[in-house]
This record gives sequence, C-alpha cells and structure tokens, in this order.
Amino acid sequence: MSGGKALTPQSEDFSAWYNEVVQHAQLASHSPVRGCMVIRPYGYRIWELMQASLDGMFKDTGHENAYFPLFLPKSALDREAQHFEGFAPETAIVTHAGNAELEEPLVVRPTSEAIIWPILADWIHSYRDLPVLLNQWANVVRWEMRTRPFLRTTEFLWQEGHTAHATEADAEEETVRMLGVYRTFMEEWMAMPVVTGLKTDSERFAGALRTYACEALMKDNKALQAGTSHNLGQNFARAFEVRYQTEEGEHEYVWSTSWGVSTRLVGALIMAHGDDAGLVLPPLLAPHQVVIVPIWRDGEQQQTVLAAAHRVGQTLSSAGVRLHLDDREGINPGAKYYEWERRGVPLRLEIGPRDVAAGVVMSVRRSVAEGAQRKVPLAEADLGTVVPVMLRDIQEHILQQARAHRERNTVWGVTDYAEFRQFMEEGGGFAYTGWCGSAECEQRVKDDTKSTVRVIPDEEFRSPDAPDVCLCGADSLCQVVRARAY
RNA sequence: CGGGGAGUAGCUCAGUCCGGCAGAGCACUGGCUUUGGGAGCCAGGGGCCGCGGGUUCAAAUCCCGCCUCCCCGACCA
Repeated sequence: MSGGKALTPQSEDFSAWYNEVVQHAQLASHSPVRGCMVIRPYGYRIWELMQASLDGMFKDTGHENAYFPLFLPKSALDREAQHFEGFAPETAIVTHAGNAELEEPLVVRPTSEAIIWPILADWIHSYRDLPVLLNQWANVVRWEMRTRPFLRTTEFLWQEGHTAHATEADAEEETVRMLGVYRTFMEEWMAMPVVTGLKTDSERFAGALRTYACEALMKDNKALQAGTSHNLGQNFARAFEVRYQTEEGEHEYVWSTSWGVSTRLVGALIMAHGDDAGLVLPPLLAPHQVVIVPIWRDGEQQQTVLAAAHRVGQTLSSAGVRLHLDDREGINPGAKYYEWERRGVPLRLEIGPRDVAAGVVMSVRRSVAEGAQRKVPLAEADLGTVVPVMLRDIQEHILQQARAHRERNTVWGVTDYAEFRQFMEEGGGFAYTGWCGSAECEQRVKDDTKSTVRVIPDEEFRSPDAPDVCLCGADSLCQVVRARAY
C-alpha cells in the first residue's frame, strides 16, 4: 500500500491533487516512455466496468464489434486531405523492421478511419449491405505535446464506432443517437452531467462535416470534452471510394459516422467527483461498491467478527453487490478507513464485537448530502435489501452533487465582455454567451481569456437568458457555452 | 516543441555548493504487544544515486549529451 497521509487540497493545487489521487488510489503509474502510463488493476477495473456498460449499449443499438489492425500504410492517411492535416503532426511512424528500412512507412493509428474505410469499400456493394454498424475497442497513439495521466496520454484505450448509411438523414440520426448514448452513460453510470451540442468549425474532427460533443464541468471549473460523435458526411466515402448501388441501380457514396470515448473518462470521473480525501466513485463504476472492515481485539473476537463478515459478504454477493473484505491483520481499522476513502469506495461496513452482539453493522457513506447522517447502523438481517438501496441513493446523490456544482458555476447570459473576462478569471465555469459565428472572434476571445467555445448547445441545454449579441458586440448567430477546458 | 523546476530505497526527501564508506522518515519482512478514525517496541531486508560518456587516485557530488516527471505556453480525446 502506498504510504502518505493527506493529499494536497484541491483548492491549493488542483493538478497536484489530481496526480496524487491517480498515484495513491493506485489507478495508474508512469512508464519509461514519455506520456505513456501503466493502468493498474484498480484503474483498469473501472475502465472494464465502463466498457461493459457501453458495450451493452452499443449492442442494444445494433452495433457489432470487430477489430482492425494497429498499422496503416502512410499513404492511406493522405487520402482525406483534412484528415491528414489534422492528424499528421501527431502520428507515430514505423520506418524500420529490425535493421531493414520499410519500403513504405507504417503509421500507428491515431484513429482508424483510414484503416477501416478501404476495407469497407470491399464490403459494401448494395443498399442491402447498409447500414454497416461497427465498433472496435482498441488502443491508439497520438503524439501530443503535453500529456497527463488518463486525460491525455500518448497511447490511450478507447472505442471507436464507425458506421455507413444510405442517406444523409440516416447518418445524422446515427450521429445524434450515439451522442445520446454517451450522454446516458455519463449521467446514469458516471453520475456526471453533461451539456451536449455542436462543435464550432475550429474544434471539428478532421474530415468531419459536423462534430457533436458531451462537455462536462470538472471540480476546478474547467470543462472536459468527454465524448464526441461525428457526422462524416460523404467525405471519407469519396476519399476511399466507398459506393453502393441503390435500389434504382445508381451508384452513390455512403454517408458515414464515427464516435468515440476513451480512458479519458476515468480522468473525468476523478475530477468530476473527487474531494480532498481522494477519489469518489459512483457505485455503478466502483470496483468495490462496499468494503467490509472487521474490528477485533483478540483471537476469539476475530473469529466471531470474521464469521459475521463472511455472512454479510454472502448476503451482499447474492444481492449482486461487488464487495471486498479487508481482513488484513496488523493494520488498524482507522488506517483502512483512510485508505478506502482515498480510493473512493462508496460504502464501508464496519463490523466489530459490539455490532455482532447487537445484530447490526455500522455503515459509513463516502459522501452524503449536507446534514445527512454519514454513519448509520444497519440491522444485519436487512442488509440484502438495504445496501442496494443505499448504493442507488449514493449514485443519485453524486449526480445531484455534480449537477449542483455545475449550476453554481454557470452563468446563463453574459453580454458584457469585461464581465465575461472577470467570470473566467475568478474561478470560471460555463458561460452562456452569444456568438457572431466568426472564427476570428472565437480565436480572439480564446487568446485573451483562455476560454473556448465548448459547444453550440442542443435545444435542451439552451439558456433562456442567452444574449442576442456576441461578446464582440456584433449580432449573435447562435448561443454558445464557453469555458476554459482541458 | 519553447521557458522554468526536478530525478538518490516502494513513497517523501536530506546529502551535491566545497569529490573521499549510501542516509532519514514512512512503507516492507519477522517477533511480541495492539486493533471502534492514520498503533508501539525490538530485530531485519531493500540502492545501476534516471541513462550514457568524460575529468579524477577517487564521482550521487564536477563537465558534456540524452531520457523521464512536474509547472507555464503553443498542439489535442
């Protein structure tokens, strides 16, 4: 177990806090290669739980998993001009195998469009072959300048959906549907509220027609792009000659989409819910939903207490609860409390001689609503029904807490530029403003305030108070959500 | 990739200026006593001092090159 006492408080240095949580909660550690991390079992388990949930949702919406190769010929990337321009600066290129120089260098995929579309061109011939609804779980490499564990690593794990459709409307429907799947996952599983909407041209995926995104607000009031869904139009179909024959016998390019979320979501989870005591995990994604800490003074008590702990464990397992019994000897209960709190376990059950005698266990929640009891004794006989209810309640509470944080740090209509600037300087958060639609204006605000347009919000997320003028004073084309971002 | 800081035991660091046996606390192992919010005593184990080269009788320490991490910028999931 890692030593150390208190973490750096979030208010003192948020990124130091973040790095310490990653280390001390045993989520990840560094590797010898720049920007590459080792995902440790506890962190990987969170990712596995995310994968399991998302994978089910993808399958429920008709997608199938496949796997495409890690390498693509360098020439393939060049096929779509914008795509190439977008990714060329950050690709890793293999030029040698052993001592021999390769005839054509290979690119390690930064994303798989350029690998998948040449293949799909062979698979798709007729309107009867459409839609193609694929997903793959894979690793990709992007040689970013500045890396941070989970948030931006040189190699990262993700899923990438790739679909082909007969019509523009079908592709758009798919793009929006998958954005909705992401939103549902983020809110229901990660307990992380998001704003969804359209990206501006400057933040659009290289080669896409339109990029939609889920934007979440972290505890330090910076925004994190948590997932993206792209309507690729016919751009990739044209670049890779993916055509199908219509019912009428015409040859048409397919309409395609791609969408992805990555291990960045683990970073999002840390920053959306964590506090000065460490990680706070939503029960649905917690490797251990419950940790049982037995307490004893002598061998006899140890036997009694452990027997009770195993009994409780049986009950909870049968009730579908993921639990861990911390029966390590020679470590005081208090030390175990600190450790599991730092690692974000939603619910702790303490079982001591007094509890066994009384037929109860002491439950302690990792996070509770203000004014609510953190420690509550529970009758052992009721655990099978009460604990699952508590876990659902904790899940809901964490979501509400994150929602409240976002509401507290959102301004719904800013017209005055000085006011906007002050908001971004004094803590920041989401600011709804108008936007004239000009890229120059967007860039100027970015240079000046470090804040960017996160999204042009979807209808549901629009502000009734959004101004009809841009920050530059010109007429507003649409309302936008601005924030400083990761 | 530019500017700044750092790398010595698993972790946090002292030692580097001024070259001369590799250190502390925590963690780890064993024993005894403990155990309801970070236990105590005793005994132990653990080091390519980031890597490579150079200077020197002698390098953690001085010189050169590189790698990695952290912070600030430009680039991005």
